[in-house]
Parts: sequence; C-alpha cells; structure tokens
Amino acid sequence: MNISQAARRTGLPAKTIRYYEEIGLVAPRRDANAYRAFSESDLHKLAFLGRARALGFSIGDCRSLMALYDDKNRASADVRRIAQQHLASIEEKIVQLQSMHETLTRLVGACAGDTRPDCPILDDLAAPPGSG
Amino acid sequence: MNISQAARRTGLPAKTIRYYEEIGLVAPRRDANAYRAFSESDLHKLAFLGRARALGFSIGDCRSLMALYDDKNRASADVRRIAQQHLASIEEKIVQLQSMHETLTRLVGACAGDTRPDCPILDDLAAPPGSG
DNA sequence: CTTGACCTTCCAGTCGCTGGAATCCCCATC
DNA sequence: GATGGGGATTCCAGCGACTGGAAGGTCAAG
Repeated sequence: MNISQAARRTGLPAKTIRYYEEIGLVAPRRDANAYRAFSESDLHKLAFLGRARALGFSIGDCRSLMALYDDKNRASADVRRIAQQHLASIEEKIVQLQSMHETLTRLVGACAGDTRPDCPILDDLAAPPGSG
Repeated sequence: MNISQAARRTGLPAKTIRYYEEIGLVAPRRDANAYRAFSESDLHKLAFLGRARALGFSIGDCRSLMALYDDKNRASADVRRIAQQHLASIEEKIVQLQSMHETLTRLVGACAGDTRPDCPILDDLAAPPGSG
C-alpha cells in the first residue's frame, strides 16, 4: 500500500508518516521503485501513534508506549505511570489556561471596544492593578 | 542600566531580552562599549511584553498591542478584538485539553497499574472502543 | 509520447526561546 | 603589568513536531 492510501486509512498526513519513519517510529518496507509499501501492521502502528498523539502524548511517550505495547511481558504500571504523568501535565496546562482565561475575560469585559482610545486591557498590560 | 539588571527588574531572562531586541520589540541604546543601556521606558516595554506573554499572547499580538499602546489615537475596539480572538483560541485549547483529560482519566482509572501486562490504556490506543 | 498524478529526497521554516562557544570589557588585586 | 572573575557581546545550533516547497523519478492512461 502506498503512502497516500496509508495516509487516508490512518488519517495522518503523508508528510507526518514520512517523518515518523525518519525518526524510527515505523519502518515500512520499500518496493523496487523505492516507494514505501505499508503493511497492515504498519497501519496499525500508525493508527496507534495517531491516537496517542491525539491524546497529547509526546513523540517520546509514543515511542515508550509502542515499546510497551510490543512487550508482552510489560507491567501495566509502566504504561499507567506514563499516562498519569501526562495527565498531570495536562492538568497544569488547563490550570494555566484557565487563569489566562479568567484575566482576559475580565479585561475584555471591562473594555468598551469602541472608537475611543481608553482601554483597560492596555492599562493592565502597562501596569497591573496594585503596582502603584 | 545593564542587561542583567534589566532582567532582574523585569523578570525576563537576559537571553529573552536580547531576543526581543533582535526581533525589534525593544531598542535599547548602546554604550560606547556596545553594552545595552536600558532606560525606564525600555523596562516598561519589557514589563509590558512580559505580562502580555504571560497572558499567552503571541509575539505578533504583543507587537500589535504595543503599537496600539503607543498610538494615542487608537480605538479600544482594536485592542479588544485581539484579546477576544486570543480568548477564543484559549477556549479552544481548554476544550481540547479537557477532552484529553477526560479520556485519560478514564483510561488511567481502568488500568490496574500492577506487574501484569493487561492494560486498558494500550488496548484503547491499539483500537478504540467501537472499532470492531 | 505526453500528461498528470503520484512518489522520492532534501532543505528551510514555523514559534519563542535556550544553550553554548568564542571573544571582549571592566574592575580589583597582586 | 599580569591575572582573575564576572560581566557583556555575537553568532550558531537545537528544541518539538511537523509543514511547505523544490527538484526530480515513476507509473498508468490516452
């Protein structure tokens, strides 16, 4: 199967698939004309990667997760640890974003958004409340 | 004032300040020895940038916001539009992260996390529920 | 034989820094 | 005047995870 078909089947851009090969996440065999030939197993790996990436796992995590998937003697604790750490970092990001969201919502709410120059958003960026 | 003092006063790493100069966000004058000499106005700009970046604005947005800040004939609507677009993108990110969080929480909760290989996390990555 | 859709590789760019090397400057001490 | 240490400077490379584009090879159809 050609790369464009593999792309269609996995939902990953062909460019991304090539990149995954380059960094050693998949290794499709090659036809005589040097075209990549994807097996069902390759597709399975790519789909695995796609789902892991969609859950926000880093490429490094994906590599570890695939290795664990392949290791039939794995301990599920190892998988769980990776997932839990990722979960924690997601929680951190959410907290940060929510804090930004809160501040921005307040500022946007305070700004008239008209043709006049007065702007609480800029005021806050120039000197946050309680600074003087 | 030297760069290290400017860094201390603004809370930005010296490297970041140099980078901001490189991309034209600040333009401290230079002493005879080529050392950057930061004025209070430079510090103010850097602090502005620091706060805007802390709210997640892109460098491009920061540039626009600073320009608006300097433009005493600005319309607050222009500022508000930038902030609102940013707010929308933050909301998008939060939604995405929350969706990841939900799935991961479920998977982590379902995984025994012991020495056995059975792992719902890997099962899900290999073939999500409802796929066959 | 040409057309056009595919495939290949390789290089550059994205974003916002960050680390490091090589060099220079300034001040204090001996 | 030499030396040492802590600044400062520039420039180049790299991060993560792709993405875009150029230059060229391949294949099936007409």
